[in-house]
Amino acid sequence: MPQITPSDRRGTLKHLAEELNLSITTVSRALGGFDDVAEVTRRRVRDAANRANYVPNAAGKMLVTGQSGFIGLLLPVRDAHFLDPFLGEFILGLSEGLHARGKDLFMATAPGKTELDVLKHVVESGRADAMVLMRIAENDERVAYLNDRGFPFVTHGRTLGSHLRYNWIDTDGEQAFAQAFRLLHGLGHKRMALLSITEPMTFRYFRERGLELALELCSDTDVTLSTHHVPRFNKPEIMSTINTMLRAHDRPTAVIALTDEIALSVLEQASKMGIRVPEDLSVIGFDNIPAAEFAPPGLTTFDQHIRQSAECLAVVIDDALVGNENAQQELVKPTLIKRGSHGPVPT
Amino acid sequence: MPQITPSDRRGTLKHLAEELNLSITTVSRALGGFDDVAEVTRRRVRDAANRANYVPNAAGKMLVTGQSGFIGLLLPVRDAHFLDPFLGEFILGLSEGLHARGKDLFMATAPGKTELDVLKHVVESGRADAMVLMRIAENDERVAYLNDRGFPFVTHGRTLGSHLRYNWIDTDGEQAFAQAFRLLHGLGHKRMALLSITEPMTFRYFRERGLELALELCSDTDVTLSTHHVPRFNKPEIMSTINTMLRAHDRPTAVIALTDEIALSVLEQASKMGIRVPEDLSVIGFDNIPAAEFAPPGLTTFDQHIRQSAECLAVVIDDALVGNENAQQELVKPTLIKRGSHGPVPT
DNA sequence: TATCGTTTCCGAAACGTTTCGGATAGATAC
DNA sequence: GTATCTATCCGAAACGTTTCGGAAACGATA
Repeated sequence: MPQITPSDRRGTLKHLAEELNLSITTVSRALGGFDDVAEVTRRRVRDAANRANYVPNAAGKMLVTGQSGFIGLLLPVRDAHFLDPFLGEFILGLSEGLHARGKDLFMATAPGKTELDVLKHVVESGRADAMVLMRIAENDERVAYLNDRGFPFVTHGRTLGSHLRYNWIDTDGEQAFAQAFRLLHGLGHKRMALLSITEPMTFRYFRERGLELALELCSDTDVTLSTHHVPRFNKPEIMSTINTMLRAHDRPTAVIALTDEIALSVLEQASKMGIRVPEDLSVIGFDNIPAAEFAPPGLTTFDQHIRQSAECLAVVIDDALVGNENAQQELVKPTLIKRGSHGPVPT
Repeated sequence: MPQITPSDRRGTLKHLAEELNLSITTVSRALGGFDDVAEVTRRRVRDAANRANYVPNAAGKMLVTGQSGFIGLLLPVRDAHFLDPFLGEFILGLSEGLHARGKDLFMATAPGKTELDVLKHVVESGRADAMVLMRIAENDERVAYLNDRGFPFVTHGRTLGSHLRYNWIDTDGEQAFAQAFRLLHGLGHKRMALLSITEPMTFRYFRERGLELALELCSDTDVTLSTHHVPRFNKPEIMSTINTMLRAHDRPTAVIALTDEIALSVLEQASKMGIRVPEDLSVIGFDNIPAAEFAPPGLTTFDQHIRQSAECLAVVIDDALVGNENAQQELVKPTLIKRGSHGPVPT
């Protein structure tokens, strides 16, 4: 009965080699599937490895290969509340997609430090083979840094301007908002409002543009579109903006909100003011958060397929790591979810 | 094997040592803050390190210290949908808490393999210094394994039975459900129903027990409590159970649901059947998911302070890693969120 | 018999860090 | 003058893995 001290690591190549009277090299190559080791030997090694529950030490491997097997996700820290399961879904999809490709996901957070500092630290320490960035701003310093540094990365969202070529995946907000416009216009709406955000996120730009282009494209010159900007995470100010908007004598008959959270605020305010949805006012959001289903009369919105996007990110990362140099850029089409909050223009 | 990153690592102790005409040892100890290095030298080293943007290589450190600096979170994979931001909040809180203590969080997923296999792999590979487990079952093999193996871990939730002593944090569902009972009983309700789940999760046990104990404790013998069990993630079956329950001639005047998702289903079904909430029926849930606020008339429920719990987990882990041997066990009190779905018993 | 190829194995170096056990030199004590 | 102490520095080993460049044994070929 061999004594087993829990302190000393038993399962290393060295131990296996000693037990089998082989060299470390041979054990390593046997397990690695190289063809310069006899079949009989390989079987002996495999059996011993299984018996000993051998798993290669991550640090040793990492040191010599220069690859950690980890992909870092730079977590946003500023907005304290998530009304939506976005982050959870995103992480789950990404993690599973990466795991299927032999990679693991880790969270890089930045409490205290700036995101850029955290990014640099992770990159320089070699803890990640590649990085994933989300919530991309129109002019994002993190993207610029990684691009300069030549470090592999993928973003969910994209920067504005085409001078940087890098891997990104984004939801096609432009197309979605054009579709929203056509839907409302088809129902006879002439006075529309767009509730956008003040933050310089790229998705704001594309969603606004989708609406504006659709407006230009339609020959109807009677249609007017007024755009309001609200700070994304400031509920009181959002409510007050909506309030004044709905109180105007020429208030819009249809409101398109940049996000579901804002759209839900519109529903709330309308309800308070006795404005019926959709009879008096049509509302369309974007994101399809769970609350959109429960808030009466059901919010018409767009689903952006977070999970699939996240898995797609995993594929792009894997591609980049095996040496694909071309920047991959993918636009995911959101799906219109029709619920009760839109209808014909009031007469 | 081709080095993917074109960045040949320049910033190592060796490079710094060469540049400064010092030994690797001295550079290492200067940066490490040891007192056997002259102040002048330390400053020289620090300056050079800053200039070179030096960050210690994770693999090298890991190999020699035996610590990866990573804490692993074993992600559940089976339930495909999260109606709630639980996971996102949890990960965010945990990640920030750990980061503040110099640790990083990584996701261990198990698509294909069993959670236990993933756990073993992570533990044996040395990629994690400690593990975090969630969604603990009454009799959890993962807990048993880690306990046997002597590997540091903390769970969110706990197993049943007290033969294992380990670190856990849990929300006090027992106390909360007792409170829910007293609230409803105080409003005159006599016929109550509990909608529980079929899965053998420990939180089910405690929530049910809280209700039952409160029932025993109250001297009122007129109160009846009927318990129904539904599969947690099977919406159709949940709806059908609720349907028959509400259709009975002696249907309950108050329903307590194990989770908000189930409670929302009750609201939905009641609305379909023309049963008014709270006039004809009181409903109380648990979790305080965002949809609870939006579903009319607003679901009365309990908030379980996910974020704080997660940060508390980080503290416990840190404690365990610095050598605290005593098992730490913490019960977090949920907060009752009163909304519109409960009221006096109908006359 | 000498040469060549194959098959199978192995020694040793390398990755970057930490740390143990000195080593050196100058100052102090006897 | 010798011995002891302190302040400062360094060589070398160790962590566990991968891989380069052989080496040994053996049969086949010339």
